Amino acid sequence: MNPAKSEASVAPELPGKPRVRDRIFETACDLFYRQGIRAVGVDAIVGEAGTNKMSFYRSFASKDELVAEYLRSRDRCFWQWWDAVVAPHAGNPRAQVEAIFEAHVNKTCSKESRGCGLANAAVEIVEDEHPARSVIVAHKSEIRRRFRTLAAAMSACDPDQLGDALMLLMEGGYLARLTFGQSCAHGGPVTSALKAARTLMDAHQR
Amino acid sequence: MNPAKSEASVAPELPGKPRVRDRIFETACDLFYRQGIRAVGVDAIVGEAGTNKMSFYRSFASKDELVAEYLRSRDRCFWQWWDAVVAPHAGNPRAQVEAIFEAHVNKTCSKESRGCGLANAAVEIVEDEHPARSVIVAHKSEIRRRFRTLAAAMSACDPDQLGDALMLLMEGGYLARLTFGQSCAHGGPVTSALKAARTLMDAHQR
DNA sequence: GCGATACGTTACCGACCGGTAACATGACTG
DNA sequence: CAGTCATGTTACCGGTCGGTAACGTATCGC
Repeated sequence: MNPAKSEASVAPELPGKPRVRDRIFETACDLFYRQGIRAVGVDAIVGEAGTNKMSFYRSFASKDELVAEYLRSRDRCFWQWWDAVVAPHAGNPRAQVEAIFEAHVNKTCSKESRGCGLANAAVEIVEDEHPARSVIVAHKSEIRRRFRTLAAAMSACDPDQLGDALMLLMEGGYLARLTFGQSCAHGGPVTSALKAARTLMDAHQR
Repeated sequence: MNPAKSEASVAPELPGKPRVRDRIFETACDLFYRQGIRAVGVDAIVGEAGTNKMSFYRSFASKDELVAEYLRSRDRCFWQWWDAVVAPHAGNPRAQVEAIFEAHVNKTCSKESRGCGLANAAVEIVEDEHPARSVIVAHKSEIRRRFRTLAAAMSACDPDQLGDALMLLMEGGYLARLTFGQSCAHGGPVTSALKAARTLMDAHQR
């Protein structure tokens, strides 16, 4: 009992960082992504996390603020994924884009995927003053910027045009995943994104 | 007073078709599209329509059923739009696709646009058994089929691939419109869709 | 006048929404 | 031992959710 006890109490992971807040946060992220933001209430979150509402509001100012933090988390996770996919092809922007699209197709067609959490939030959240909105536009603006930068690096004849087209292909895949379920995995429209990206890059590089 | 009275009572427009149901339906369509499905309650609909909840449930079996009918309406409206855009270029599939994308960019960048109501519903609705789901997949399947048919008609080297790519470009524009507001109108990513479609068709036709 | 049809009004249902007050408990630290 | 801090418990707030019951009324065609 003693070792288990010390493991849970003395040093969880970081000093001053207990477990309940993180449990609530991870549960909320999971539910928000799978069921949607509006569809998941605070009661459902704390119930699934095995705690209560008071502990929730001791850790988060409001549900809206939690939503914003959920999206910030997905944003960080996304760029972590992006950088990892791109790293092996440093110095070869064309190969980087191809790797991104290949990984994107695999990820988006996976069983657990529900598209892009930030894009989904953009659909659900209409209020301009919602704290999540700035997170969403910042995320998508950065995607656009990176695709344009990559297009310029591969000396495309019209890099901005190519970059935007690549972005549209990617975003379209997210929606296609949601409309057609996982059937997009085998010959579904999402799988065409990689070839389409190649075709576009070919045309811009000749 | 007499002419106004007769106009409202004798023959509204069609025999047996009163006005309240239509008023509720049009109000609901407007609210659903602008604010989202989950964000709009039955009370808000009947309030905006100037009626009451009982009249609502005398005309519609449930809110879910109304949502399905809202999407069916948007589906019909979409194909009406599509056919009208395509008609002037009968026999020229390439020109038809270009016309579709030009009209799509204009429509999607307009001030009132909130992207595609059916795609938004695909994001909001997670339940498989929801009566709206079948409407959504049928709509998007038909879009896919038409793009593939058009690609085949312009004798593309890989018509299915080209058709799916065109669909992804279109869907991506819907999401981009929601993430970036109306700023997508002037040099935003949505405006690149037409040129990207041209580039893809060029590559598949050489 | 008659019933039928369409619509409005009021009140209500149980469930859930986001959010809060007051209080108890347990563990770790000084 | 005392204090503090994170957590749990219970109860509650006003409001909204989708949906229903009962009843009143106005206008039809017959």
